[in-house]
Amino acid sequence: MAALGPPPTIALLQSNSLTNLVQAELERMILSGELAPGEKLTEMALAGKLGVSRGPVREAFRMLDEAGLVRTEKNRGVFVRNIPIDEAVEIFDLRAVMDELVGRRLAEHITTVQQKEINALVDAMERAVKAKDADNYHLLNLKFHDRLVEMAGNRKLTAIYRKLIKELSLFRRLNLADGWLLPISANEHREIVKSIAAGDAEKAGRAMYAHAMESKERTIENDLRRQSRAATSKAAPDNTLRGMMPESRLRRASSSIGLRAA
Amino acid sequence: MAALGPPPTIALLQSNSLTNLVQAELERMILSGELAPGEKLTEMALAGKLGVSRGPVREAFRMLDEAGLVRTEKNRGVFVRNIPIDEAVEIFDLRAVMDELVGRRLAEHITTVQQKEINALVDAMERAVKAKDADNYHLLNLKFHDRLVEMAGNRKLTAIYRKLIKELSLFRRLNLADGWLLPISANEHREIVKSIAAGDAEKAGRAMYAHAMESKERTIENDLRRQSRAATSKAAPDNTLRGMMPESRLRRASSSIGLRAA
DNA sequence: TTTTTGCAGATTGTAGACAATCCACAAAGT
DNA sequence: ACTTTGTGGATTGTCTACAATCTGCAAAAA
Repeated sequence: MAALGPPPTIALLQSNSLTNLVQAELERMILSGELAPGEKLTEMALAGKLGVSRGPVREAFRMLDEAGLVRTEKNRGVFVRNIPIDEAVEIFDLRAVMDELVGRRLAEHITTVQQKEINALVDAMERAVKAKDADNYHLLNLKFHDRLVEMAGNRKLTAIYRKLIKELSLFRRLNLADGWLLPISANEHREIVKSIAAGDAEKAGRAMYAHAMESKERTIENDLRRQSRAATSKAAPDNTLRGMMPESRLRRASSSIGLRAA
Repeated sequence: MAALGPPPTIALLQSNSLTNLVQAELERMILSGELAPGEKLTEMALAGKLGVSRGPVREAFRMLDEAGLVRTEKNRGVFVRNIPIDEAVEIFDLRAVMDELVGRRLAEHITTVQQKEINALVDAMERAVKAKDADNYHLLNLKFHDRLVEMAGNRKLTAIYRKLIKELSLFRRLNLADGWLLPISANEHREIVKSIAAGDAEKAGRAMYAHAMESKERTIENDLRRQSRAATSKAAPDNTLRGMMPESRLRRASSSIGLRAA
């Protein structure tokens, strides 16, 4: 029996419900920034846009909510989540120990083939730095870390790591990759690869941890700088917050105390 | 303004949709074992049992799926997930580094009040050991680690840690808390508390990590022992697998190749 | 006997309808 | 002016109905 499995088109229909497709599409739109943090997602509008009914859209909402990409307020709607700096910091700390585990495991298990692949990525990143191509560098950097995690061989770790990365991408202030700090990050990558290749688990773990924490520090500094910049130029207020958190909710909440007195 | 917030009953209605209630109830039933791993969850049946329509049940399914507590097969239904030993091991490794982070942070930040609370929990566990009360010990142990994580002050870490614990509880073989290994675990707890109180971040981290890994090793050994036991007594086959993975699926999959030939 | 084929019942996937709630704005009262 | 109170339109929450798919069994074929 040559059980090749069903042909691709059939496999697609077998595994993909509308809910899954909607979920994937919404996730893509959110991660690409097409749907910005704080933006309200209206069931009917999205259902119409995607050509489905509200049911699958609602189910996709529940998945995205559980995944931390949107936030649901009862009777008010679903909003693309906005990750505050506090939470971003927490995620960085968490990612750091996960990366530490990755470093330890890789130093023990990595193959020469894998080493070549990783080295190629680091090379490509250095080329991107020289070319001052921040976008490409950012993509390669994501790929680099994602591959390292994947190679560590812990699927649960990989899944959670990716979830955290997705959430981090909702931390708006991260997007502007101020190009001048790229070379620093690139050097750290060489260090990581070297200690992994040397098979020194503890050293590789520390290198990964340190790298993640540096990344965290850079992000915080970047955020502070950005905040002060925004405070300086009050003349041109930041409009991106529009529709992000309808403060009328607070009004309603406090006024509802009236029910108690009545 | 004494903004006390809305009275409890109103707050309940404000925040709890049927979907949320169904999700919480299903989660409770799953974690309590009322719904066993592998068991099929039928929309209509559950909807009827809970007195709601299928919509909220389906939405709750999507949440539980994303949370890793159930598994969805298109056009076939939703099943309580069964965590295999491989995945349990992965979760243990992940939890170990998270606990390591907890130890480091706590050694830096813990207050005397928190130390008292933790000490009380360890005391209670030792009493449970002396009384050979495995159930209570198990509950206290969960509480102990949960409080430690919570005290570390990283909400994301806490959330993911709890998610992992929930998934681990679906690892069937874990349930039988073979009482004889309790004292060992209890001693390790004292060690952890001591190094945290000493303010030695690295030592506390290592202690937590080691403790988690010991727990992993004990679980693996326990599983091996259980497997060999099951293999010995083939006369009384294990019925708990019934309805867990309808193998007729394989039949259908291979026969679907026929479509290709046709 | 063994395998294949074709229903019949049950279950899931999706759509649409109705009820409950919210929001913005206008009108009335203080 | 400022707060309170209605009211209309829009959106979400929930339910019910219908279509698509699956499972199991029985009848037919080999």
